[in-house]
Amino acid sequence: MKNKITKLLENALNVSVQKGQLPEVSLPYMEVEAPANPEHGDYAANAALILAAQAKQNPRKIAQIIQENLLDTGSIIEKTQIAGPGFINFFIKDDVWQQALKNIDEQKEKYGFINYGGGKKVQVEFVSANPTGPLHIGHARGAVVGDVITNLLTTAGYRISKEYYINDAGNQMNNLGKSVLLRYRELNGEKIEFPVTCYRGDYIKDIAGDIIKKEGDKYLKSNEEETIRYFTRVAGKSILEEIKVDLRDFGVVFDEYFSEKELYKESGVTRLLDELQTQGFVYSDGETLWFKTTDFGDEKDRVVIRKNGEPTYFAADIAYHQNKFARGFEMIIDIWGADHHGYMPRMWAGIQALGYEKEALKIILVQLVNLLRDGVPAAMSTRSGEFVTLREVLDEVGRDAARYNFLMRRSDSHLDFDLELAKKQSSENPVYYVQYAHARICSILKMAQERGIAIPVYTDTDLSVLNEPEEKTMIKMLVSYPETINGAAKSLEPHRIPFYLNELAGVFHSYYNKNKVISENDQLTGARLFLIKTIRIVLQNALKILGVSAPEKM
RNA sequence: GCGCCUGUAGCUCAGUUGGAUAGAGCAACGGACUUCUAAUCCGUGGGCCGAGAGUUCGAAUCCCUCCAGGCGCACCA
Repeated sequence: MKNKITKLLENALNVSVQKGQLPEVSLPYMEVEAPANPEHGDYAANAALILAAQAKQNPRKIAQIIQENLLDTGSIIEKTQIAGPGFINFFIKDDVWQQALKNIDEQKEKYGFINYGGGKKVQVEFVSANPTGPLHIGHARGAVVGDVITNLLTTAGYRISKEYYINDAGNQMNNLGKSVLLRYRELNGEKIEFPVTCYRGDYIKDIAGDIIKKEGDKYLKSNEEETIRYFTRVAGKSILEEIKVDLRDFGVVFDEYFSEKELYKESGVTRLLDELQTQGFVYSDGETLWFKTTDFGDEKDRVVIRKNGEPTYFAADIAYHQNKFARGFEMIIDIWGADHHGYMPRMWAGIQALGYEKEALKIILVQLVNLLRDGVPAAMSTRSGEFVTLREVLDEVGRDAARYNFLMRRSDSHLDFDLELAKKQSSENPVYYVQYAHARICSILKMAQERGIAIPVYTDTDLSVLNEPEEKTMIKMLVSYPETINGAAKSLEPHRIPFYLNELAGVFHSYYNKNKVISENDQLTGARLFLIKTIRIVLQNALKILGVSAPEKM
């Protein structure tokens, strides 16, 4: 609908210029939006205001010229008016709205799918926690944001692949193996000192216990280095499996798991460094190898090969991103914890050195979750083993409520997650507000069926009887749903969907309390049943993007 | 010290990329179940949009300077 208005305006503008009523102007982009005040029409355009400076004319006069040259080819406009400093307000004909409702009913679960992405191949990498411990609540936020962004982009017409980068190389993993060995010795009766660098969670003991059950105490006497390597492998695998299960139960399923270790095995890192060398982006100071990230705006150069001859994490990460592009993705989205923000310039430097545009890599920062218990900050540390796991949140708060909680806020805003509060408020959580609206609609439709009232189809429903203000508001909201998808996808801001849903549910609840859907008036009943059917379609489609269920009964 | 993020109602946050009179939820107070589900609705109060200057027809939104909080500033990941 918005697009149609924009087209009309563009045409009118061209005509005005051709007629010589307006000087040659370039229009940056005009805005067509639904004004807050219904007196200002269904849509309002600020074109004349933007043009005023360029055309050096009174904005109201420009608006008048545009208005005179509007050619309503599709016959959708009831009337237009010029208001305020020079807004052009559009009033849409009723039957156009009715036609739009029919369209929703026909498209059903396809409604809201748009072609904004044009089938572009996009990869989204998220969570990517190293498998040294179970996922905790901090990872949960990134997981949901990533998952919903992929759903959103799929709806907006992109071809998406979801990927988890497994940081299974490096010191942290070595510490994991060491930690298991220490617990292994302890369980075999040795007295041990636990260093601060090691992981203390109970899951380490469980893994050590499993090894004893299967293989006994034979590793007490074997070569320590080899044992640590073996224990690292066993523990990493077991923890990763657990992570996958937790994620699946949280509604997050990846298309690919990409191992850092594999990257080394197939010498992807070496190849990358060679390539950078040939391009002249690296230099040696005799002991270490540096990458000239400052050539691309980073504040200092970065080490890629350490004094001890091993590549840095950064080196592997560039190789990984090169690999992503090599797989044919046109756009790459990384979702990181906000504490990694200082890492952005060097990552962009990396891909630019490889010849890719900076814009091809989008990085979304998700602020860390500040975990509270009854208002008191709770310590969060994988190493010390003091943390609230994703599993606990799932069990205590529930999947729908937990997901919705994370999705309601902009990803880059700080978030306090109070466990006790989340549990206590669970019945007043906004997610239930939306789900309840859905359940109510289902209940009405069921009632209609029980009373033998046919669920209406468009052809024999006269929608012109829908004249309540809430009815008009809801119809407009339903029609604007694809625009919400578009905006959220364009800006990569999933929180817009819950806000849209809350508003739609709000109008519906208010409407429900004022009006009966099923009444003596057959014609009105039919029209209203049709309307709530389309509301249900939009609620279902939007909740599906969020990965939140749409219950029929509550 | 340098960089990034945040500052909007008592609390938690939106604000359609510069638009018309700044919104919602919680909390407080007062009302609504003989009804298609009261996990709902209706009403009331609540604001120097952190502060100051600037840009223009128009600023919560953009520029600059401060203030406060968070996070970074590794040959860790």
